[in-house]
Amino acid sequence: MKSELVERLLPGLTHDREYYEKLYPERNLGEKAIVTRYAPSPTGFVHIGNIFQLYISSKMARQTGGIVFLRIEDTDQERMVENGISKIIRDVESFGITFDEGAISETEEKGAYGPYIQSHRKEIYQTYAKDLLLKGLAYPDFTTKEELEKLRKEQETSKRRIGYYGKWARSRFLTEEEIEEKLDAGLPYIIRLKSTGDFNRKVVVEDAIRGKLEFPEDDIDQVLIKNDGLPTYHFAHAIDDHLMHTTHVIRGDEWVSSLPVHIGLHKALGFTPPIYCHIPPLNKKDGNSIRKLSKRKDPEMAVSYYHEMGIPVTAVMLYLATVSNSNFEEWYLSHPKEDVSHFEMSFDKIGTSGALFDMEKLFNLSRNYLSQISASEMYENTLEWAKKYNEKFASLLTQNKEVALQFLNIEREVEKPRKDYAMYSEVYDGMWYMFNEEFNPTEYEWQKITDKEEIETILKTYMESFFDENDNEEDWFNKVKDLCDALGYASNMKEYKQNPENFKGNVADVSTVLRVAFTSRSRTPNLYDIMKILGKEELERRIELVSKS
RNA sequence: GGUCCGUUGGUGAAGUGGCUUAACACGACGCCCUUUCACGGCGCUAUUCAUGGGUUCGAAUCCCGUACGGAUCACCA
Repeated sequence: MKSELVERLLPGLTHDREYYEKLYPERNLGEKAIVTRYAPSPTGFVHIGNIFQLYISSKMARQTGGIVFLRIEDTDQERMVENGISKIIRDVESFGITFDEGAISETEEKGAYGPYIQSHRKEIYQTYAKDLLLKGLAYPDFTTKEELEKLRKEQETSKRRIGYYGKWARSRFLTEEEIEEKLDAGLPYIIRLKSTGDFNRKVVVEDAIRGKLEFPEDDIDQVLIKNDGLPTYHFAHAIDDHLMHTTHVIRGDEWVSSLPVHIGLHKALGFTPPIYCHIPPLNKKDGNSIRKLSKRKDPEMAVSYYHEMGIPVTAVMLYLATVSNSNFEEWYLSHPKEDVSHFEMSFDKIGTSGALFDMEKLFNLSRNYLSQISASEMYENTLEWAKKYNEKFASLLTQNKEVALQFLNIEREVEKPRKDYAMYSEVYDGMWYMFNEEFNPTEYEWQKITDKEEIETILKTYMESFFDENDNEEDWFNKVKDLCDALGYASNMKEYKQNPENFKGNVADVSTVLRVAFTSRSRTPNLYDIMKILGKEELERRIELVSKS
């Protein structure tokens, strides 16, 4: 097409494509360095699937001495959300993921391959479109949406393949004179690729995760530049990832079917395509069927869900790691002390069929993780969570810091620590009875011994004759046994099992009475430690509360 | 409808022609240990890899068909 016409189609461009090719030279990185990106639309919504993808991306980049950058794909101006970019960055950072380059706020960015916001790259896309126009590899199309719809119906009724291709792509055959006439008439237009693809030929793509993929070539004249002058996703992707020297495009597998389009575009532009890595979706069981996790139906899809529940970020990342690389868990179990970042991830260990998002497994990982951190870390994290989501608990924690720390430390710094909590939101329920001002139970979880008089006898006898604040754990328990002997309960479990009829009950039953009296709960961490923290005065007060109940 | 992908237990999965009457982890269940719970220990949870056929001395692993599930077919990304 002659340049005057092209100039009318895409006016005001000051550079040619060589200018941009030189502006963004090859990156000076190691041979194996992976350069990849996170490229969301600024709808402001990051979900757990995005975090999953990003985890893989940043892991692979960091592991190879490469780069991950954030590119904002805002070519659809209608879907924009206010402060969308900041929201994305905030959510991503809340999972500990950072970028080497790209947008850092609504208006700022860092890195030498920008702009990283697609709407700021309009001229670049148009320059490449112009080049294609000049070479006769693209053309303007004045077809209206209504006409397109009509075409689709026609193809449907005649059972043809649907799409703007071959002889159906009527605007392909417009002469330059006709184009000028339409331009004179002020008709709106878009720019389309003049595809050289042939549906009967095959394109073969080697996906780093899925292996060899084969498709018919794409012969559809894809839209390059939309009516508003901005590029379509496909066109922008080809140019951006070429200019930004992306080596690996890591994205959700809903994109695999556009692979022929992207390959075709790269070919038309004379680019070498990047390596594509399509990751499987995170699924959920819904009744009997399995479907992709949905942000409308599934609360666990939202990033905020994890923060509100107080599921530690580390646990979520651990879970995503186990889902992404099937050999991660084995590695993790055999390297308990090692930094998780030392694990070497590989694309070929990423599964191809979508995994069910397993909350139970996540909780298990989380319980393990929380059992391994120190009491003070646990305290700080819980407090931080409570400040945001449970203010009353936060002030209790602050006012009773020592008690909370001691309580959280029970059976913690030992070889096999307790696994009481999977999330910070569970901590209140596990420790409220340690706060004297909170302890005024309306319900006691009595177990075998429920008779009020018997309970009071046990408690009074214990406090009067056996309790000594200064006892160590062994003496303490021996005295509980003495109490049993004194009241007709078996202090020795074996004897009890042999002749249960000789006793009113056993030492476990008696211990449970003490436990429930002091905490109202039948399940707590080690009773001796709890009593030690509570102190004699408070224990006596609690016995009185039992009498009053 | 076209195109493409996938299918190993309740779940995540290992497995790429013989070492697999299918590893490991989570969950469920049972037993043991035990002052409760937890932890821990032991056991159980797929005679079989969606299904039918074929290749082979031999198949979860290779080939073909079928079923089921998923993705995609926009001037959205």
